[in-house]
Amino acid sequence: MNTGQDVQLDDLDARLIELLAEEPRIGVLECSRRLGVARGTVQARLDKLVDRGVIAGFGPEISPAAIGFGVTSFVTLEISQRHGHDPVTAHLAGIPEVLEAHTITGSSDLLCRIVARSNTDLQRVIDQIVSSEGIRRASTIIALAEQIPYRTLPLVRSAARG
Amino acid sequence: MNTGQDVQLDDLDARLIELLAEEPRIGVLECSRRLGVARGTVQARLDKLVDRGVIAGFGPEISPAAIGFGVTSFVTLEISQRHGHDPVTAHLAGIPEVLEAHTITGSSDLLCRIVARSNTDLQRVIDQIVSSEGIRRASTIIALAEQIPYRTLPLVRSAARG
DNA sequence: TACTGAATGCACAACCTGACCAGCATTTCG
DNA sequence: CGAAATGCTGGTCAGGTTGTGCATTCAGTA
Repeated sequence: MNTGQDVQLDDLDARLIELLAEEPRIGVLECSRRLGVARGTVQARLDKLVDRGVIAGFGPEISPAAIGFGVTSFVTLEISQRHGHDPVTAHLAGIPEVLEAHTITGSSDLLCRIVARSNTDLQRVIDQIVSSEGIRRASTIIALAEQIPYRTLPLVRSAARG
Repeated sequence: MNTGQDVQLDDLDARLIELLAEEPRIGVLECSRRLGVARGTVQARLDKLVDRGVIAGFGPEISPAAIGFGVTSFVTLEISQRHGHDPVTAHLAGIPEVLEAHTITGSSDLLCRIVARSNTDLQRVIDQIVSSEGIRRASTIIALAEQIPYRTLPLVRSAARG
């Protein structure tokens, strides 16, 4: 994958991404028909988007809620400076319910998104998280409802316009 | 899509999801070869997973960083109770840089993930966010590094084992 | 025992993919 | 200005894949 800063999306790129986002199962040929361009063009554009890293992949999007993990929560962690982030990150990586983790600015050091089967189950997961040596303090926030589900299309559109 | 609580994943489901996550471009036929089962079986399982909502889709995953939005930040918002969430959510939905938003427990009301082209650009986005009537206060946290990128495979594996 | 759901193996036509190619317009640059 | 590079078009080709239907087997269950 090219890591260069070739960050220009044009209108066709944006429409292609949109089309794929809306109907992922359609192939290159169908895309070319819908977009009104030659198949080779779609193929070339797609290859380039993947190559530039704009499209990171086409993996299946799993819904944690659908497999029983209906509770989402954000946990901020304070790390004992003595040991650094790495052991804590490794510990977190070993917990399946930790879906992502970022180091952050502010009074805490790490922000992670975790899921659980229920509020009771959430306690179990948090206990597991704080069982790491390096964690001094954890602060839990529960996500009540998803007002805006994760999306990138509007961003793509605005990037293509600019 | 079936919304029932048919949340049982067996080993084959998990291996299928894993396989698709690792090599998304392979087809049903190739999956059946790799998993050592009949093609119809893979097809049926896949259909069921999609139907149950376990697999939400196969859309292209866009990397905001690759299209120039290299700064990620989490913003918590306090909402003026008088107006409620809805106008604020609508306002946020109109800002492309807002990738997701959740209502949350705790002293704030909304947590959203936003991206920007730079720290300077982040200011512009935040200004845009707080320009809404209903927002009383915004608190911004910048994500410095992604320690654990968003993932669901470990969860799938653990769900299948349990 | 009979029924049901699930997996298998097989076959078919229709379709799509990746790989080519020549032609043409636009842009870049010596 | 002319040459080279680039990108899009429209076409061909062989081979693989998909969607579908069907008969069969097997395990669990009423």
